[in-house]
Amino acid sequence: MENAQLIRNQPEEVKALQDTIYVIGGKWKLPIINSICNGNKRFREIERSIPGITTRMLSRELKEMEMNKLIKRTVYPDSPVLVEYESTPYCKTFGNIILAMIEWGKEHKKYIQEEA
Amino acid sequence: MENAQLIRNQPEEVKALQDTIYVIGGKWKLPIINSICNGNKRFREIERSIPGITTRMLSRELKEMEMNKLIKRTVYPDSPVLVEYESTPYCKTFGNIILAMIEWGKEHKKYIQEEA
DNA sequence: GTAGTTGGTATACTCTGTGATACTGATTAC
DNA sequence: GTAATCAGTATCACAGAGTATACCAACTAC
Repeated sequence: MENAQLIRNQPEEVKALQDTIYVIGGKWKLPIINSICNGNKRFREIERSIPGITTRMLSRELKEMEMNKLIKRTVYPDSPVLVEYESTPYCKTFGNIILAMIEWGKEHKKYIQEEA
Repeated sequence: MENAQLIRNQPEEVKALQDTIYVIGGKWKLPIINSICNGNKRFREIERSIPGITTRMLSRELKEMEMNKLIKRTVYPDSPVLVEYESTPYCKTFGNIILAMIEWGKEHKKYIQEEA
């Protein structure tokens, strides 16, 4: 019925793709991961590094990502309380995806500019 | 103020990332692109290849992606009308992202299974 | 004093992405 | 006849993603 020779293990790949989309879907998770991986540690620092995000969304996403072990939150309870976020090794496995997407975004910009 | 030596061109990268998310965001665009790039051409064929998608979502996404020149729609108006979708070269530039995400999804599955 | 920073929470609201279901007209297969 | 396939469209409905805005307590700087 199908051209079996063309087809890789499609169902498995589709599922893997959908799983990934489920974990990093939405507008903010990848930018947050990227920001933290780039060295931003403090809440306001991360916030400032991502244009358009609100404290509420950042707060929510950070919580969710902490639960999913993508990031680690550390509180230093010295006189002015200090909070730091770090990426876990697991989080860093998104590196390739993020790089590929940044690359695509840059190419896309060129493409749009050439068209106009 | 900042450790300039650590930082790449962050603002530009964040924007590129956000642009990409804007274009391929949502639950279905990447699975659809992947399906078409894997050789599926007909509406029902694509539909069957993506578990969980409804005709409505597929229809909407295909339209949007056609407008964005990511895919090409061809109608062969012979006795039973035939419609075929193809990926454009531009669409194929998502290849790396999709592969990276499939890879991540597979690793993620292992990771989950080891934990449990 | 006043203004600003930090790390958030609270409340209210919008909106759109997604889902569920049914249906169409043409055609083919039994 | 009946059922099925093809390529979709039409409605309705909803959760939850995302936005806007204000606010808090503790602290620093001027």
